[in-house]
Amino acid sequence: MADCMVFHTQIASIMEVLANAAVAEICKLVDDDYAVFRLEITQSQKENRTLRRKLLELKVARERAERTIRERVLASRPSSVKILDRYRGMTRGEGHLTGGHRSFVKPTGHNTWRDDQPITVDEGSGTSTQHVIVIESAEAAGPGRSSLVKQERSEGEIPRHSRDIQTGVAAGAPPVATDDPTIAPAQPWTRSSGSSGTLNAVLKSETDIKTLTVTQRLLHTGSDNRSDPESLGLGPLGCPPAPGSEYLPVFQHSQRTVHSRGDGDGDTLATGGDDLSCSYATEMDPGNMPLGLETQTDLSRGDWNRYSSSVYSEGRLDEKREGLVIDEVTVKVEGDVPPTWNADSHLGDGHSQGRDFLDYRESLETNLNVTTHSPLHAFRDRVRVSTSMGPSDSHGHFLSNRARAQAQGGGETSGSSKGKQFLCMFCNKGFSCPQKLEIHQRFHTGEKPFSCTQCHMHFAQAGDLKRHQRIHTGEKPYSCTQCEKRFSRQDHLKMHLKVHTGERPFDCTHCGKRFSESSYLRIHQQKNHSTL
DNA sequence: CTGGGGATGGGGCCC
DNA sequence: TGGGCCCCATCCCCA
Repeated sequence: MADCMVFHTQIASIMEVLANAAVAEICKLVDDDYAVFRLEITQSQKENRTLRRKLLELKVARERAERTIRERVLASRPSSVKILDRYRGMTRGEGHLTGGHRSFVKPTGHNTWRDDQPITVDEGSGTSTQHVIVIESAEAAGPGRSSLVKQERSEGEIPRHSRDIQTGVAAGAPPVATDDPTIAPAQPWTRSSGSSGTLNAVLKSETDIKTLTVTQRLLHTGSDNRSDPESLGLGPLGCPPAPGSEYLPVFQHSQRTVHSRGDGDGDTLATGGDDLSCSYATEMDPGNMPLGLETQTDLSRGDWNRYSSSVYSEGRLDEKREGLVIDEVTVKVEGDVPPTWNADSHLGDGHSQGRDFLDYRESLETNLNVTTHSPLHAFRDRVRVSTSMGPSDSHGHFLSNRARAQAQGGGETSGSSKGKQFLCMFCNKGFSCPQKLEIHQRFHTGEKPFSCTQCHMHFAQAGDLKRHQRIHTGEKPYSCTQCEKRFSRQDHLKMHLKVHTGERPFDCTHCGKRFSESSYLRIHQQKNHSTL
């Protein structure tokens, strides 16, 4: 018995020793792996920094090359383009620009930029001077005309042309195109609005065009994700990003800045400041959305216009500048697909919608007089024509009276009442909350994030989808008390009740005939009194 | 047979 | 979210 106890004790001690040895071994392995991992991370960060430096060098070299090309082309440049170089008034406290090249449209109504102010922004290794060049054609140079603003930036040096502009140009000054070698000829970079009749010269460098192309491609491929109200990057307020493709990354960067837990040390993994995927993974997580709430006090307090201004002109941008395009991709790809999302069908429909939207955006870029001369009609017609096959498309009745009035500027007066601080950037109609604005703007953008799972229909509003799904379910909750007829919609029941009541409230003013529906009256008048 | 009108059903949009 | 209105398309009836 005693031998047995001793034996057990020895076994226990041996087991303990073995266990300790195993634990020590495991700990050693973990420590080793951790050290290796840390080493790899450090190396990766170093490589990352090296690549960024190379990228910056390439950018600078590219700008220099562009500048050289412009100077050469400018020598033979026609003098019909009026150039106004305006410096964007932005102090350091207002923010920093992000990205190597970014072009965007600044609505004329948001022109709060100041002239004669060079912008020097500290960006870590060096300084960069940003300047804004407003190119207007001579025909479109009048007040209130739209103009496309190109923002240029060169890093690591103050460009020569910047100094030139600084000394020679003020707002509204006469054309100085011939003096400025940096201004490219209007021809290669000009897009004019074909439909609006307003000739707006648009200056875009090749880099800008590439940026725009990438962004447009992202809108094409990612517009569906973008249209998802949850993954739109709407933020906790549901406030939509500016539908302008070029502005999206700006807004997102702004958000990302806030979500960064660190102080902006982009190379530190722990801060997440420069770790785009980490940052966006957090950002796109609905559970973490309240983080954004803290950060969007501007939006919660102000209206869309103010927000837009902050994006367009105040430059509330991220300091981090590398990997902008990657950033966009990250956002759009990682967005959660909504439950009702029908990816394949959206790839078709949403794509065309995105195209229409882009067309519209392009039109908007070159004709910003949307308030008084909205291209909405054309846009809406394109959308409807693309989806509707009815012969009545030729009638031009796509817009309801209300919508038509809003599209033609009525929305400004009817909608932007007191308390409606969120203004539609397309028709200037005001809304009391960003969610309503978001829904409304789908009318302009053609976004239809709500998809029917049983057919390929898409809807801009959840209620429309729900109403539509009664077609599939056969649900008819509204029954006529007179004839037991059942309807899926209450308004149809209401219409049906006129059969029993004989109510015909719509009279033809020409022949006195009465109709139960306004549309009957309208059709009647079209058929019988069309010459009147 | 044809065209006008009624009835119904569906989508768009706003409140 | 639901109600309500508008518009349109389609089918049917009837003169």
